[in-house]
Amino acid sequence: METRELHYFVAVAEELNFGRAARRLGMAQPPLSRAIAQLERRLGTVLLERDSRGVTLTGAGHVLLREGRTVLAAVAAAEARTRRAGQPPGLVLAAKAGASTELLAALLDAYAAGPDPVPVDLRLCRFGEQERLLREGAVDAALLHLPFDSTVGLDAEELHTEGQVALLPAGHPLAARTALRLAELTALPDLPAPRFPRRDGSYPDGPGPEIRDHAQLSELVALGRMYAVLPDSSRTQLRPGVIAVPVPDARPVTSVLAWDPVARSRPLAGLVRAAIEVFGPNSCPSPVS
Amino acid sequence: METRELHYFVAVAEELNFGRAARRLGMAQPPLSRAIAQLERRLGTVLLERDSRGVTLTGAGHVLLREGRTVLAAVAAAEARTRRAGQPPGLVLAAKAGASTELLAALLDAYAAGPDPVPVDLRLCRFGEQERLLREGAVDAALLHLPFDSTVGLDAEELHTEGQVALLPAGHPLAARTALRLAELTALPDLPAPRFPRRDGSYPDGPGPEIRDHAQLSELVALGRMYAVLPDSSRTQLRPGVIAVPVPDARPVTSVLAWDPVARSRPLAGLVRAAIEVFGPNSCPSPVS
DNA sequence: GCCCGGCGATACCGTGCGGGTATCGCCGTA
DNA sequence: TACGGCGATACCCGCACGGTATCGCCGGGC
Repeated sequence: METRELHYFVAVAEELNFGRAARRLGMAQPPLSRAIAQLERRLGTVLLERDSRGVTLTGAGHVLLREGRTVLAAVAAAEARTRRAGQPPGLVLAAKAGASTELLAALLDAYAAGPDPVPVDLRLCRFGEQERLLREGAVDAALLHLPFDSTVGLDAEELHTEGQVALLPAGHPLAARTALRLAELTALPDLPAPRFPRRDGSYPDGPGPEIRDHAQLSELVALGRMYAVLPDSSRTQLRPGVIAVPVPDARPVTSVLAWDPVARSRPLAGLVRAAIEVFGPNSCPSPVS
Repeated sequence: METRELHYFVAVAEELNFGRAARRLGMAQPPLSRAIAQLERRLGTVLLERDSRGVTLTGAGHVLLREGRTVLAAVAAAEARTRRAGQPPGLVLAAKAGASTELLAALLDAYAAGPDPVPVDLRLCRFGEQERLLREGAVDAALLHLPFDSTVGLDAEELHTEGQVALLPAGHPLAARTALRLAELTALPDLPAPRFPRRDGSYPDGPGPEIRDHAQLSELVALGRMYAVLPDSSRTQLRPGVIAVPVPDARPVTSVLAWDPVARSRPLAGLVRAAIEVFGPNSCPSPVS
């Protein structure tokens, strides 16, 4: 099975329409039909049920769609990692823009002070983007925040766990409180919750605004368009007009340094060592399920 | 990057010789040289350092070798799983031949008694083979034994933990004891330890015989050619001439039902449910590191 | 010192396959 | 009944992949 064939199949399986898939792939429809037919012949399995008004997946087709996506992701990651391994040495670290700034600074300082450090390139991301970059092999490591990000299939080192605070516009009645419960926030009729991107980048439905990054988030809170619940450490960068109120019953947030278990390298090992030195050895080999 | 190119590169990187790699791939050397050169051009990275008497890997080459192997394994698994998904439904379960027989029977009975069971094909394996079959996608699930097998990158459900016994030929001086320490066994001058296959199928060096399966193992013990340390449950199938003596300080062995986290299917979910019902919910999402 | 053998690279050639266009057969619908 | 959209088929072309022959380089043995 060639990756080209997998690309073709995934496109057709996602579009459920040969014509659209062919356009998306930048090719004509007939060779695509032939390629899929040949793939089915080689696998000895029908992948698609065709009828004159479209295509549906068979059981085997569902399996190959799922497996094929992971294979293509692995191929892309292999390419990216190889390409970067050929460049002058240097680590690329992904982090949410505007989050865990002190923690990041401490980590980078410790690494730079360690034995033979290499330059670290910081890649500041929109919400949820770091995890994708890490899985794609575009970065060597990422600063993730549990339980928002997932470390499934990654190795990770716990750095820090903290409670959460609610961010409210300064004038809001609840902004004067010394503590809040989550239920009080979700019950607010005037302030919706922000909508954070899902794993695939899409947004859930709902009344609140779609959030891409930290700057946009605090601006929307200041404008009275929503509330937000964020880790304690975000208090250090509150913009005027936004008040932080502790929310003791919100799930604590753990910052972890995550990396691909397959992608070991000497500089990466140094970064992990620095993380352990600074934040203590709370290694958290992440569950797969 | 096409899987064909990856196959080529892995072959060359493993052989460190274009001619041998070409022979292994069943092709001539010149097109192989060209294909690798083209791969390097496309990746924009030198993968191999050539000189007139062979080839060495660059840093990027090492990375691509590691990543490429995992990609090729994933591709092979995807093919196998898709092919099997196209066959009439049925689960394939891999288990060490002659190990955990009662446990296996209990699991299969419980599954067959559950809601809409499908036929279960039992694939009895040589030592260490189940894990490979599972990772290759040739089976849906496997009965593994920790700490001998590894569940890294797999999902697993703990079924049962037990101590170990030493198997000794009937006439041996230690066979009369009621318990043994590991050190007493390894110190034996007359009986070597068996050599079990490593993860890649090769065998470590040493004096003992190379072990492939359970039958061969107990025969060799009966013949006085070695001792062995096995889980308690192997006592139920002792052949005449073999005595089992508890070894309290041997690491306990845990039998787990393992499956690929990516390969979810309804029948597999049923099997896992049956395992949880029979053996209690000791789910052990396995560490990745 | 020379020659030989083994290495990877290069030159050149044929062909099979991947991709193109044109068209068909089928079906739902206006 | 005619049309439009679907996937399949027919046919053609070009190129990239694989083959053979050969080169340039180097190290070792006689």
